[in-house]
Amino acid sequence: MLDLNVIRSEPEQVATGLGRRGGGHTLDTILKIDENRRALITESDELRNRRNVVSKEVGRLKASGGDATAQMAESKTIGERIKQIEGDLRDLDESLRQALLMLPNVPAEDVPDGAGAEDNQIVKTIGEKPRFDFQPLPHWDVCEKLGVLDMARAAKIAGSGFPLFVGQGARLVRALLTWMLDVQTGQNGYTEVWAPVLVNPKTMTGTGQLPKFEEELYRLRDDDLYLIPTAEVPVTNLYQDEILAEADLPMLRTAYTPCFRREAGAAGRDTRGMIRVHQFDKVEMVKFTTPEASPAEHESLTANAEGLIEQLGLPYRRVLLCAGDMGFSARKCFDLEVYAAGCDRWLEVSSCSNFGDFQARRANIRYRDAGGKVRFVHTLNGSGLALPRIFIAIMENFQQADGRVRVPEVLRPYMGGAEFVG
RNA sequence: GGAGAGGUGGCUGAGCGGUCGAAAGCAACGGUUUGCUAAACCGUCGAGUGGGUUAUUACCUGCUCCCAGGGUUCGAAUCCCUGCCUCUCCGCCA
Repeated sequence: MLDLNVIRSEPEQVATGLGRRGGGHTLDTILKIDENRRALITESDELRNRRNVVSKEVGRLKASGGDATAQMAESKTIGERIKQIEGDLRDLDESLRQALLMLPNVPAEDVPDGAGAEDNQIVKTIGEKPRFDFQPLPHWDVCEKLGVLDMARAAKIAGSGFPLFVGQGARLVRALLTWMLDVQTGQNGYTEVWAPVLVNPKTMTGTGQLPKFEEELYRLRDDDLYLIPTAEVPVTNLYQDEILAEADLPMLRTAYTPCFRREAGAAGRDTRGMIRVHQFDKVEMVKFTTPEASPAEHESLTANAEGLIEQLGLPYRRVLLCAGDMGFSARKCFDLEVYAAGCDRWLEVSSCSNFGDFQARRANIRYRDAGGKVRFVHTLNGSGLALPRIFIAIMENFQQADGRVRVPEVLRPYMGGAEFVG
């Protein structure tokens, strides 16, 4: 959510920033509602003030045995007018809130212009693409031969787009998740949390999934709950409506959760294999920082994710998203893409975002600074890392001529010492 | 799911329908004392929002907020209703 005061005081700058995203956002409605709203507030405040004065007079008169009939009548009349104005004000507040909730974040200044993925900037490319003396297979073939993935049976019990790992495949999933959590907590300073994967609408609104992206979410039929699309949602909202101490910042949290996405707008894309699925596993990093520290924390969070990819020995590149390609809540975002040799594609395995105070305003997460002033925190998050695609990259890049797949060394202790899958 | 109790400021915890944004204590912050630390003493100390002055920093003033939403009343933290959450007991259950 953007700061209404900023929208009011410098609407041109805000409009320009939003314009860089495309999509034609307008502030006119908001500014108009805001003006009406403030006029009504002034009026009702004056009425309330009068009523308070009159009511106190009633108390005084009654205490001294006087006649308060006239004052009681006036107060009652005022009360009725206040009730009318309050009704209007409630409507205005609600429409203002809804309008503000639909506005995306303003891109940071160092985010490049651009309309879509083609305008993103590749910041750096690390590692070499693997060389093969045979034709590398796509992961669906590698996995089928090894019997570690069973999409057909998953489709039978759930539907298309749900991976089912078997045997060494399931073990590799568990190894990756455990190893990543161990690195985040042991080397990178994050505190692990194990969170609910069903959350309420307020929580979904706090991080920006609602109200605009409801069709992307799975919702329960009989309860007012949604399945989370990412651990960002429960973990960021852990501190909604709280005032944190500056001494506790930055707060670093990491969590493994399954993630659930309807992929409503992506039907027909990436249908083969498990590049795009409805349920997947991910370790997420979340940070709460001061505004001053957030750019540096964004960099180190991204470096944390990169470190994991490097330790796995996978080639990857860092991409700075342009204004038109960024997610709704982000003000700056790096995507990390791993190269997968079998399908010869760069796969997004991490999205590291700085949200500024956008989510903090929605979720009302604040901190008290050294001077005692209450301010909104900055929130950040990034995957560290997202599973099916990392699994894919391992299967495709480390496949051998004999069909087996070499296990990255860091994972071997988690795989019972196995050097190969298969 | 059934029965009961309760939800007040960063925390603990008072609070007769008007004089309560709210006692007290703790914590925090500033100061005095002190070689340093501790202790003691003094002071400050919730948030949001409208308006005004000044406009970096702040100050003055109105209004709102004692879980949330309704209601009663001239007037609600205080009374009534509904919901949510927490705790205790019972039932069921991984």
